[in-house]
Amino acid sequence: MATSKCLNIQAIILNLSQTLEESSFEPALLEAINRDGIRKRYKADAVILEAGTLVNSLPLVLEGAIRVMRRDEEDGELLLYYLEAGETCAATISCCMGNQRSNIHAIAETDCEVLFIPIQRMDEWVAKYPSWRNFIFRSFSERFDELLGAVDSVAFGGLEERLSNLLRDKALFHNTNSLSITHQQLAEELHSSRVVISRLLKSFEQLGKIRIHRNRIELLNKS
DNA sequence: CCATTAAGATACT
DNA sequence: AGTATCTTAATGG
Repeated sequence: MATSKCLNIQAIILNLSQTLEESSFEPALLEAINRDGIRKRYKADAVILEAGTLVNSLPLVLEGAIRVMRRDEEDGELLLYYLEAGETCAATISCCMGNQRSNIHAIAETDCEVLFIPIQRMDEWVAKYPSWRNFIFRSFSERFDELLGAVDSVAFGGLEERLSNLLRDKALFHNTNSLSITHQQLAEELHSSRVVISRLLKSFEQLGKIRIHRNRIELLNKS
């Protein structure tokens, strides 16, 4: 069974680099990824990376979605951005470069599969393979842009917009319009409070955007 | 049944 | 928008 997994990975990575449209990875790089990458599976809601951990490898999402959160001392959490298949984590790249402990934590949003590239390899490849360097830089800048988006939606107080974006994203990642989530959980991800989220959800419901059930929010197809 | 907990309501900041 | 408090409703023993 281990062998079939190994054969499989080449196909997955190939597929991945094709979906990345621009110059796909060189065959030599694909081989290297195949050889040195460590694949792991996670169930939904599993903790993938705890804050404070020393990071020694770069995660590359093969399948599923991961949410990257920032935790404030004791009380608060805040969603920074999501990682989808084919993406890698900017915060981790920055940790790797400074050889620092993780300042974020990562949770599996859905069941997912992640490929970990040891940090020495990832350094090596940046020098060796243009497509890899390209991939890292591009990914870094994309994540950075998402972060800026998160920052100014927080700064400019658009909680209503943040909530509806969150619902849209979750519907996308879970591939359903029926989200099993509590108002409390939503509040935590947005670093808000349950009552406020309930109020907003109720207003969404009155606008005919959603329907509220216990432990479940149904998205109706109106933007 | 009862205990637990999600969610609604109200009022104040 | 956020907090505090109380009430109501759903769920699972």
